Amino acid sequence: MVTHSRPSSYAVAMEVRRWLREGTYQPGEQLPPEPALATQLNTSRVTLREALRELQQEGLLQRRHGVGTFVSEPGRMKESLHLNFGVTHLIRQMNRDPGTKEASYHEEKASDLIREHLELEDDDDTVIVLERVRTADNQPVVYSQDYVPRSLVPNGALPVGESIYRFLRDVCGRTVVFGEAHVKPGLADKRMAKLLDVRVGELLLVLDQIDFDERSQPVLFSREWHLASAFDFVILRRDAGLES
Amino acid sequence: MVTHSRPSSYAVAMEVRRWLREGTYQPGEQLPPEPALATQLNTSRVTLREALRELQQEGLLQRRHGVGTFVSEPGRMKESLHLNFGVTHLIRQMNRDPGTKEASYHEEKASDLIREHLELEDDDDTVIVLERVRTADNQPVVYSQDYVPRSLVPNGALPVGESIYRFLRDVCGRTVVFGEAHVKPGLADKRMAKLLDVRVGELLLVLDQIDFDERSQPVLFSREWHLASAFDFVILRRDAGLES
DNA sequence: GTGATAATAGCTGTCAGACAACTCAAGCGT
DNA sequence: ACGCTTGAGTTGTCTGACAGCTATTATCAC
Repeated sequence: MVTHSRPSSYAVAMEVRRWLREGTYQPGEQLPPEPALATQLNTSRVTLREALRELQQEGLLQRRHGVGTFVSEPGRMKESLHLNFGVTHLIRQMNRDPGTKEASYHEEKASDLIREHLELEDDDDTVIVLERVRTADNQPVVYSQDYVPRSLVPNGALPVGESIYRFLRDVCGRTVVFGEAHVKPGLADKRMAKLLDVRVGELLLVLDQIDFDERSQPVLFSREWHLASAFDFVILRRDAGLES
Repeated sequence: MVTHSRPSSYAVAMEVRRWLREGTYQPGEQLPPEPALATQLNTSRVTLREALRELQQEGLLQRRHGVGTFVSEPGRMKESLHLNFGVTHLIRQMNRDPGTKEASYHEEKASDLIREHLELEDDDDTVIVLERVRTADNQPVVYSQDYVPRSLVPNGALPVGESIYRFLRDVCGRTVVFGEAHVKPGLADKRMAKLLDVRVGELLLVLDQIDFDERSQPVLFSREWHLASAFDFVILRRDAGLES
């Protein structure tokens, strides 16, 4: 039996995240002491601390030894690249209305690049390609191509709906837990300009991303062209004990 | 007395990081069980687990309940943007030789943008500007502007040497612990093309970054123009309990 | 009064030992 | 050959306590 249920510290972290999202505790505010919080969340201090550490590393919280735990200031950081998955969430967090245009899918033989990234075997190199233009308040802002291994998808199933992550989880039984994104600048060519309704030569941010499930197996490769003018891409960078 | 000594879990994390860097444990390999590791590191299991969780969130380790802790595969991820500070480290981790050209500094009155980012008061809005062309194996790859509040720098001290982070720590007594970077695409104009020895219109990645010390006070604003062709910018993205 | 110094309350960090939950593989029976 | 049970090994969680840090308050010398 394979369960893959998440540890309870995960649920605790999620609950606290909800508090922060809903403003139960305001930026700059101090959280109750750990023992009280643990009681309130019906868990132990150990588990609570695991969750708090997670949120701290995500930049949502800040802890000071001997003083307390505080809610971080910038609400902006929520749209940070190191956290969020999916264009839908990105757009929604800017308080704009996400939508999809020009969605189409087809099957094809994976290219060498994609076969490598998705770790496909020679006898299993068919991928389902989903191409979409994503909109915010009906304005096109992202063009995306998603590649899912054919072998992961049950026969007849097709990626519909906003979120391909939900499709992977609910239909394919694969939950994406982390991804590796490669960022580079780009320019709109003729086709891209038409799709995104901008002029040729407009600045874009290109994201090549590989998403992995709990077993660290790649389940999705996606390439996204983001309109630079529409987003503010934030990355939280942390000291990693460089020494020297 | 203000100490700000880091918790011992920090030192433990650093030690394990060194093991990974030096290949004491290879990618894919399983680490010894936590009780053994804790003994070996002369700490408790609780503290060890804090450190492991940190490394896990950085993508260096992976843990599976009931199975073990494993070293993550891709050595590439080490040059990930969410971790590393400073161009010097970035270049060094690509096994290239970092250098500096065209370094110059001056003082100036901070612009509105910079005054806002560094949270400067009206009577304290002088900044020291450090401009540099950074090279990898003598090839120019980054042009950077660093802005440090004048009030942080002891009289007469000047930012020399490779790392401005070390200058801030050793000379100004401010240790940078995290930064917020804004990424956007850019093009080389005439001046930039000359500095970086590329043609006008070359694709660049522009990083605007604000760095904070332990007290979450901004101590450095920097703007970096990276040659897109010279780097592979990787971001590790994590599921953050989005639900819905 | 006033400024330095010491006590104190409140909090996070760390400790020890135990048990629960999970995964995988070996052994067993059918 | 197949499914089930058992067990060893590992991470996850629990309890209760104490150590260490920080900011505030109280104390004392002057």
